[in-house]
Amino acid sequence: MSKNLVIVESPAKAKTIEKYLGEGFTVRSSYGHVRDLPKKGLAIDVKDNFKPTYEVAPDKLALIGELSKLARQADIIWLATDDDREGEAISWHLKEALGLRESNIKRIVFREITKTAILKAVENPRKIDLDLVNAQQARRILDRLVGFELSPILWKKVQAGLSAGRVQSVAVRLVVDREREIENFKTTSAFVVKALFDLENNRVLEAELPRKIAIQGDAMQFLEKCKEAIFSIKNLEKKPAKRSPSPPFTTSTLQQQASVKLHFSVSQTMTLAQKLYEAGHISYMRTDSVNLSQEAISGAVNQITNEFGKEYVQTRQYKTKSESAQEAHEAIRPTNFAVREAGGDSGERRLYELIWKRAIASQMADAQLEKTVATVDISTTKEDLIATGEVIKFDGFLRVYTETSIDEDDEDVKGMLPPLQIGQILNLNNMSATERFTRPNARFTEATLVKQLEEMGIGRPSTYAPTISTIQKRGYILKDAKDGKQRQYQRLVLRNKQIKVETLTEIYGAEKAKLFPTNLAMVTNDFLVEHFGKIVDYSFTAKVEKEFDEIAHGKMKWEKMLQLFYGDFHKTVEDTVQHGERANSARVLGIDPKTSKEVTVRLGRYGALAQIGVANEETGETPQYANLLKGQFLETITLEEALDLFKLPREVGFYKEKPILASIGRYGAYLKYNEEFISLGKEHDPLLIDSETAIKLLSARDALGEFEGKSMSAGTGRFGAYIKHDGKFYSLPKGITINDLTNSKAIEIILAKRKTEAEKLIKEFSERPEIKILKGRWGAYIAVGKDAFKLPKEWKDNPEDLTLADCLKITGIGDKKTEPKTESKPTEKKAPAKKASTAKTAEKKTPAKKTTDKKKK
DNA sequence: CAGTGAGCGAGCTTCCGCTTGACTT
Repeated sequence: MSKNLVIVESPAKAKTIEKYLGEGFTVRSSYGHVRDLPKKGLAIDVKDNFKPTYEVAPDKLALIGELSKLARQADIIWLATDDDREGEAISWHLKEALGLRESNIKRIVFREITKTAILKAVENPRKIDLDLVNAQQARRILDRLVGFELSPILWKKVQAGLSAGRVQSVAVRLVVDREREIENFKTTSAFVVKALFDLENNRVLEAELPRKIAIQGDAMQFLEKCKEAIFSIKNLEKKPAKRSPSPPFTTSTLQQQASVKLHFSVSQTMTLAQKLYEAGHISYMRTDSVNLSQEAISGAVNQITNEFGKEYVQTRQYKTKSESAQEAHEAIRPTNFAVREAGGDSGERRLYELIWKRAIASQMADAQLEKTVATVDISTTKEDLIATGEVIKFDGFLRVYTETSIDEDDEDVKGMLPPLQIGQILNLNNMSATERFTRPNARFTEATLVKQLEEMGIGRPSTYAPTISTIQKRGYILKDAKDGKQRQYQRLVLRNKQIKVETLTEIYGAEKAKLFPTNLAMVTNDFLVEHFGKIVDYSFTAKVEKEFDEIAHGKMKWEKMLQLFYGDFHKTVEDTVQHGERANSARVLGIDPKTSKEVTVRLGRYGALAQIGVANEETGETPQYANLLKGQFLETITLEEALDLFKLPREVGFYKEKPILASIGRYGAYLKYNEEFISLGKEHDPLLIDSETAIKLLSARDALGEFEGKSMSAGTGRFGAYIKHDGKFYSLPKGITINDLTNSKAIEIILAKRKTEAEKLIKEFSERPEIKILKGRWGAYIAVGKDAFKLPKEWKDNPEDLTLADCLKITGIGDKKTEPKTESKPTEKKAPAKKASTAKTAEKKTPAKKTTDKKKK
């Protein structure tokens, strides 16, 4: 029998494929790229036709050693890396790094991990496509040149340690541009007219004027006209409509829906998906394809038929809309549609459910709707009111999945209209004209930024999450919340033939988990736009991608492409280094009336600052500094706002003969008393808070007294009100404020939290009955079957704080160990059988602390 | 967590795209 070595990119894939190929085939994984440009230095000889110097990364040396040993023993080496540009390059690098001969390598590709696809691939081997490899090299080299020539300019002209690149700089630019768009947005308002009619049996009909009225006077006039009007149903129209499901998930749509439905960050989503993938529950999670394999589709059909019935089946083949998609994989889907629940923890389980629903829905019938439009005649005007309703006649895919819009403009859900007849006279309850305001585009969330990047063809499924982290890590972007502001609006109400004008207030513009640019981002972005407009242009990637495609199709030489790009680019780099001014962020705001000195703002080493006066060696004068607050921008801060910053820290008053200071730190406003910090939360302004309120806050803390020999304190932190005891934080339950706290109430809260935490642990541990925490002569240890594992120092005396995750880490038994030969089904069966033993484990777990206490006695 | 903000001027920082790592007692 001949010996075959197959190399794929991912170890999880290797396992599955080995099963399909059977004897004579050894399947190994390259774990992604095996060779690359070295981490440090340019490693590109620009003068010698951009000749790159590649190296095997230090942590890949052992792998390459093992693979070449296996390659020597094999007759044929099958290079089965992904069917895209990067995959082709990985095959080529493998060939080079392993020193393989052309004669015994075969390049095979498949876009789905199914037995048929793999076997078919093996029957149709080809050679490595060097044009495609060259396209990848051009991509790699261009990115290195851009990144490693631009970043050092930023170190010189803006700030050390910064970075720039084809992808990240555009991501930052999007956020900066959006912020300015919001800042410059001119809000306008108009009046929306709605009428509410009373019908029989306590039913109501709501109808709306199809146009908005710009001016309040006109709105008033309209209502005046309606005072004496007779309202009647002029027309009724019923129209069938349908709604179709979305395609199954790609990486970016998964990130978007997990963000809006489950509130996961993009990196959280990817970590959880990775776990599901490694456990064999879902197909590959880094993909830009919406395609499903035939086998997957028939799996879905079976499941839909069994669970919902034949009439719910409607298979579809989706096509990608994105030009940049390379579609080397399937869409994200469950590996087995019959498995309704999967995943180790609640996050994984919820993500799996989402993936299952979306994939299954994609093969389900359209929902059939009936839309009703009722036209309401107003006898005194030529205009009509419109009432619309919607009834679901057949739910179809809506039975399992409804897409949530990731934009905030949540359209109101339409219900059914009450029974109506043409000519029916309606009885007006009231008609209102309410002032509504236009809104600027919302700030990006992580997920909407990914969506935007994908639409522009910038970045790849494997880089969306890392890019989002990079721009935050570099200090360009902050993920933050913003409080809403209050504003007043007018409302005219016609009721009982009388019109009343009301002035109401609303909160608007509150945001959560949104991306805000920092001052650093604005300064850096403006610098890049000024000097390297072409590179940070939104269409730059699309432009170079076209050229990479030409290289891939053999229509252009990669060296030529780089030559054309680099000549121009490098000249600009040199020019900027020599003649470009340092990025100057300073702005003069005016004169401080107190000192008559100039007030300026600029970007300092640690962020944006305001400054009064300048350093003067002769007079020995030093300027005063103050940080700008979160959300204050160099380009928009006013003199008054800047001067306010210098009023802090400020002495608010005295408590027990010691001063209370109020100020603002990186994380918000706080009181400082006796070297201790008390967060003020959102309801108190450090500039305004009075002595009485501050003392009240302090004495509320004192009043808590002690518990278990340690004092308790309370405060309001970033995440709400809390009790602090023995270094731990306990958040207050809803409805209880700091002022309600007494000693016994606080103890009650602490005990309640301990109890729920213990219960959580018991639940976790009950799923792994083989893991127990026991007390030995020398302290606690973890027992797994007959094996014992020592605990690190910090746990030895309080093993009750150990979580299951800690145990798995310490013992090294990951989830992998439980499934060596089993498939997904047996694990499900096991669960109920375990229950008998769980109670005991649970008991052992909670009283662990008490056992220690007894022993001590 | 809660402040800092110059300067000796060494030696350092950085890209995008593939993939999963895991030092102890």
